[in-house]
Amino acid sequence: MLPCNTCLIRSRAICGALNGDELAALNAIGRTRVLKAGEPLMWEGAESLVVANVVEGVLKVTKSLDDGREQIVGILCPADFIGRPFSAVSHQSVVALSDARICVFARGAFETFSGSHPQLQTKILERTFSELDLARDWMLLLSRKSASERVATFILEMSHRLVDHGCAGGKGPIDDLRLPFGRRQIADILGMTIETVSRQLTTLKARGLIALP
Amino acid sequence: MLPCNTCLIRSRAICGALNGDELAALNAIGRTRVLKAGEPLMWEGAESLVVANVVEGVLKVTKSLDDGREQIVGILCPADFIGRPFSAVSHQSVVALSDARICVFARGAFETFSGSHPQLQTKILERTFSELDLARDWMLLLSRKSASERVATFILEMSHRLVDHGCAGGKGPIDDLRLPFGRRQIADILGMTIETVSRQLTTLKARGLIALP
DNA sequence: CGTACACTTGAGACCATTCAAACTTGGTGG
DNA sequence: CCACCAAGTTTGAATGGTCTCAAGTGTACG
Repeated sequence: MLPCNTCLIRSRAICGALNGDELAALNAIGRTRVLKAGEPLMWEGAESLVVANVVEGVLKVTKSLDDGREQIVGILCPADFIGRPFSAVSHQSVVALSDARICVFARGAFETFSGSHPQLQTKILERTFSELDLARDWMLLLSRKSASERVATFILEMSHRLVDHGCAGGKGPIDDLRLPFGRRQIADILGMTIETVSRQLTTLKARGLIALP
Repeated sequence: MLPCNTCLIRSRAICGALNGDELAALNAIGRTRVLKAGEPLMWEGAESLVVANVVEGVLKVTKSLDDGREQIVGILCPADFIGRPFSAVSHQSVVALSDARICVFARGAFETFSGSHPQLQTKILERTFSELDLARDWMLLLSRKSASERVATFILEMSHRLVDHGCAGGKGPIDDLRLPFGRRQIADILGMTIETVSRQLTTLKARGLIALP
């Protein structure tokens, strides 16, 4: 039996565009892979060999400067699409933040498959447009918002993204939000230092707006 | 005769994926429009009515905060694609920086057309991935680079983009680069103030690395 | 009990911003 | 031709927010 039949994120992922037969064909060129928290999947500058779907867990997409300065340019949740079709090299690294499970496909085989399945292409296109919107929202945050605005935006944004996708333990979006990020990751997402993140969180706590463990 | 037949950017634009008949069909649902420098094409938050191709000129894509802080999140050159299919509202504004000429299509009609022309979808997908890469590169700049690094990156990047596309008057990429940006725009692209941009350019001039008019 | 690691807190330095003024530039009309 | 103005740009001094560096606190785990 096709593993896709029991896949919880199928309807939201790009696979949702495919019928039973097509799904079987796609499945034939892919395989499941499990990642431990911290484990890398692709490296910035390395050959772009695979694309994938996130089934479970959270991953980060990062870009770095030669001297080590790093920025998280994307967060991948279940049902999100990983990778860069039509490009020989990957321009970013992808690393698991929590334990994760993904469906990987060889890039070449996937490109061929998607080339003959327009509905799939359309789904990928929609997703890519959404990612672009997210990236541009983030550009505005990175360039123009103050430290406190960044942290506030971060908390709001993450409670939407993660709670919706069920990858942030906790019952209500406001009552208890458990994120798979340490201070280092938050800092890399918001373009600040861990000290500044910590200070802002402390300030929010002091003002009674949030509680910390 | 189809205007497309004499279009200089056809091969690089998404239209390059279409043959003569298809081109005629696409042309039937579109029309040419001329924009003066400074003239807006779409507004952030307004209904997303049209998509378009840039034929000539340079446009900016911007996002703003309620209090007026603004960030340029994209620069559109000839052959670039404008607009956001599959979304009822536009999440950004588009304004002409120089006099420009574009091919506009009603969004709905264009979506229908592209839905039945997979090669066109593929072209749009490739373009959107490229835009995403650019946006993410810029995120790294906005979050981690210093003022002087930003200005240097800007000059290099623009000499690639604009000279290649022939929209920056001047003969050589290094000898004479005429950009359609004032200090205000540069500041909005780099996430800085006009004063800082000016100071950095003055410093570069003092070090003999660039000359200014 | 002690070490390791992540997080918090503090003091000082620095870079970019802010506010203000002087300086170009191009266009207009006397 | 020159005076004048508006808009854009450059320059200066002071301010302030974030970073840097350093020490402290807490918590998990052997």
